[in-house]
Amino acid sequence: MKAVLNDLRNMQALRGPSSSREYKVAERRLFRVQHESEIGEGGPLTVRQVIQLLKPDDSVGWTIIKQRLLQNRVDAIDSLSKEDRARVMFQRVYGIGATKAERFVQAGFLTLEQLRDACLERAQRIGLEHLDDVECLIPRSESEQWREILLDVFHTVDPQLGAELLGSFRRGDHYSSDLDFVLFHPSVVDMRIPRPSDPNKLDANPLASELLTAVVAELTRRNLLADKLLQHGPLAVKGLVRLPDPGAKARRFDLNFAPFNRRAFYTLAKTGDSDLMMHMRAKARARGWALNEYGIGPANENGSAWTENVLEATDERQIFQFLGVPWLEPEERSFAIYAPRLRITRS
DNA sequence: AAGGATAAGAACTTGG
DNA sequence: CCAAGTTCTT
DNA sequence: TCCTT
Ligand SMILES: [Mn+2]
Ligand SMILES: [Mn+2]
Repeated sequence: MKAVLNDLRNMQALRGPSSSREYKVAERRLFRVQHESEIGEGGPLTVRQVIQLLKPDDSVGWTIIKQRLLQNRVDAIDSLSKEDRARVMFQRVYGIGATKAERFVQAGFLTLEQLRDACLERAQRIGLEHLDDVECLIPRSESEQWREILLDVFHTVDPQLGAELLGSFRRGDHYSSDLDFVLFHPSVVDMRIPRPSDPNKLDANPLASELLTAVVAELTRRNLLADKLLQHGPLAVKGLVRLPDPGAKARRFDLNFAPFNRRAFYTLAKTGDSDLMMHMRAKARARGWALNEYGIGPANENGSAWTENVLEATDERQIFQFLGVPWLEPEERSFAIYAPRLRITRS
């Protein structure tokens, strides 16, 4: 099972974001088996369990299992040259994409072991260090723990600081790859504010930045961070947290600050899934609008809706209605459910 | 009739 | 400082 | 399947 999950992760890296959806689905369905055997439930893995988890329509999942079990070989991966295999492996490390993977291969690195000796950026070093932990999916029960902990952290920093856990957690998935927190504060209404000395330049809202920094300080004080941060900007933070339990895994988390009066747009954007966001934004664009996490408005030359919002949405439903997309509950926002309903055909 | 649809933004690195 | 390129996020 | 060429 470990080998099969590894194959599915390699296939995701190999195929890229556009055509790896089915491999991701299969990984999420099968991860449950490994997780339950790790925590001592479920006993030995049976064919019946796999048949229950993997639906008949999951052809790519079945193909990988068949090849790995019967031949101990997956054609798409094992037929690659050692250089191509290295490119695929390297892209599984946080901070290494196609370009930088290629650069490392050109520099002569062929395995993750060798990559440890390469000159890595800070985030890449952290990504390599915690690769195994980060690839493990987060069971919903642990996400719920983190929601309690982080909401308390935010409240400690400022009682007016509100937050929600979005992404796959809000979509109701049983397992998540990371924890997507969105933060909001009644005094943070605009994310970009004109600079007093030069009103043409926009600076990030200083209160949002201060609150975000204070949250990081509180996470540090409580010893919840598993490593240095991957990113720390004025509006967004990416990093790794770990529960104080022995054997706990490092988990990827994101903090994103949302403008208080645009929470409906922000909630929609960060709930996803990403395919649905692309679809809705494409639909907006086809109608001459530009939709992003801050609103919807006439597209400027930059293609952004920053200038002015034309829909004062207080609820996600208003955005669906505006675009003529049938309403989807958060739990319905996965490609397999809405694709037939919205008549999207995409390989 | 055939054929193409598929977004937008934050943060970092590097080079001037 | 600024712009381009890269990566990551839904 | 739907809109554009
Ligand atoms: Mn997520
Ligand atoms: Mn995330």
